[in-house]
Amino acid sequence: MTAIPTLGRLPAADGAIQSGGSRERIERIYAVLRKRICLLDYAPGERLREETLADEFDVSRTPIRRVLARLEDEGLVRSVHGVGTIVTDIDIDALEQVYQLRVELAELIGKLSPVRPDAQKIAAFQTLLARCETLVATPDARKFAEINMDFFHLLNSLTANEPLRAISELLYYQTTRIWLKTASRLESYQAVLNAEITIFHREMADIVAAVEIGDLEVVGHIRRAHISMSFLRLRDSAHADATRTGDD
Amino acid sequence: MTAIPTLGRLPAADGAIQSGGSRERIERIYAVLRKRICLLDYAPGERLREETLADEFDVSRTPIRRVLARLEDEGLVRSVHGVGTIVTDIDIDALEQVYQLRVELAELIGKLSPVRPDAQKIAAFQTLLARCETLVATPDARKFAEINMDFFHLLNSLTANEPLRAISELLYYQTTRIWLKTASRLESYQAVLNAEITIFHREMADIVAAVEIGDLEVVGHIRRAHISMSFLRLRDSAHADATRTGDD
DNA sequence: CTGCGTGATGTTGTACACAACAATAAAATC
DNA sequence: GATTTTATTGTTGTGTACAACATCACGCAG
Repeated sequence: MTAIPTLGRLPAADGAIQSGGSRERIERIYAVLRKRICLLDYAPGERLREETLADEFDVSRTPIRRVLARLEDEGLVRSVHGVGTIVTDIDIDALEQVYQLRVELAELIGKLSPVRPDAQKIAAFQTLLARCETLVATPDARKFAEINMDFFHLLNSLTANEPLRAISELLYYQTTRIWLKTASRLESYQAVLNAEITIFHREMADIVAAVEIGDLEVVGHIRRAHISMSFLRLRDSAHADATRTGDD
Repeated sequence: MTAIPTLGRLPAADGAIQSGGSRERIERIYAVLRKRICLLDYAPGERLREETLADEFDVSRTPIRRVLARLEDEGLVRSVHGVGTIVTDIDIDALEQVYQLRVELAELIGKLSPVRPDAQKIAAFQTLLARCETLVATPDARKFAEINMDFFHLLNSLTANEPLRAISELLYYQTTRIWLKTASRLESYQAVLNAEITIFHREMADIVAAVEIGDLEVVGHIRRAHISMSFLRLRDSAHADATRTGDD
């Protein structure tokens, strides 16, 4: 079903997840599952069995259900009695509203309680930019998604407004899967991937430059523009592909 | 502890909550508990026993825990192992960031997918305005909070952007308790209540007028201004009161 | 009288058995 | 042979017993 090459074994599961209190454990399981969903390790429509997950993480169904309940409240899965817990399917049109909101929030990060980036943070941006440059050399969809995710978290840390951070994160995780899913269906998959990585690299360079001089408002403006354009490109290519293959 | 006069029996519990599927039942319990928290039926710091709630709603602890988990994720309660589920305490300073965000989102409701109000919706606004006028005549803190809540939901229905609605609601329920809590501690409780109701009535009249001519951008601007000013008034009176009684 | 340890009590977290429900396949009936 | 009915299997939702943990009271030594 998925054109994304995934490996048989999923990363970071029952290894060193035991330590810490019960809250930390649940938080870690939550983070792992959310990441898997967003990187399409779990494809939209896939059924997640609670007991399978319980076995993998070496707990009972109870804490797993706690995690799945949160993922359901956040719109990433949907549990159906007697059937299973299904990873929600998504399409670009349904996510348009989320994108519109993300565009606005991106600008707010530079306005509401911006934190002046210190040397360490700037270094983190530069490191990420370097990773992105190796990505341009050897394009890979999954690596692209991962760098994109790290980049988001780094940007999100530029505001001290906690609720804004939380909400931006929520919306990010609702939308980020759509790129991998849509792109993987395209005929011109490799070409689109290369083009998108190039554009992303340019955006990142621009933003890192703005971060270096400490102008977070500019960062907000750049991000706003890029999120908006990224959505439009995605929608266009998705619709073009849909009409080519015979609509719906 | 609370200066708000509450009655012995809490409304809307085990009566007609049985009907519907399991999801609807959980949703209803959630709504009831959330409302109780926001109207200070459960005061900040109060301990909610899972088994007590389970008895009241005539279910086991399991679905109650499902609801409490969501309330915890939304920041209204916090479960502590071996202690209890405690209604989160709040103070005006901690909520400043939430208010800043709400101010921005209020404006977005008029911008993102605004829905032209039909006759029925306008009528709902006018009905609410009438309720507010009776409130001016006979001030009552709890009724004020309830009308405020209804007003919020009505305003929130003016955008078709679902994620924006959900997030606005989330932030609203995080902040709305602070007014009742702060006001109830004030020396000049009655005077502040009367003044606040008068201001609220004026805001409502302005907004209803803007709704009637269908200008949702203006609605957004008015709300933005009022949320902002309301917060400032609250913070000032809270701090003035704190210094008067000896800081802390 | 104070400080510390220890047991009793109460509450949430976990695990597990079972009920409710959905889907599929098999079988019976027309 | 097609269709309806029924049985079987698989999954989530619920209830409940028990474990883990925190708190408080009580006793006891200093």
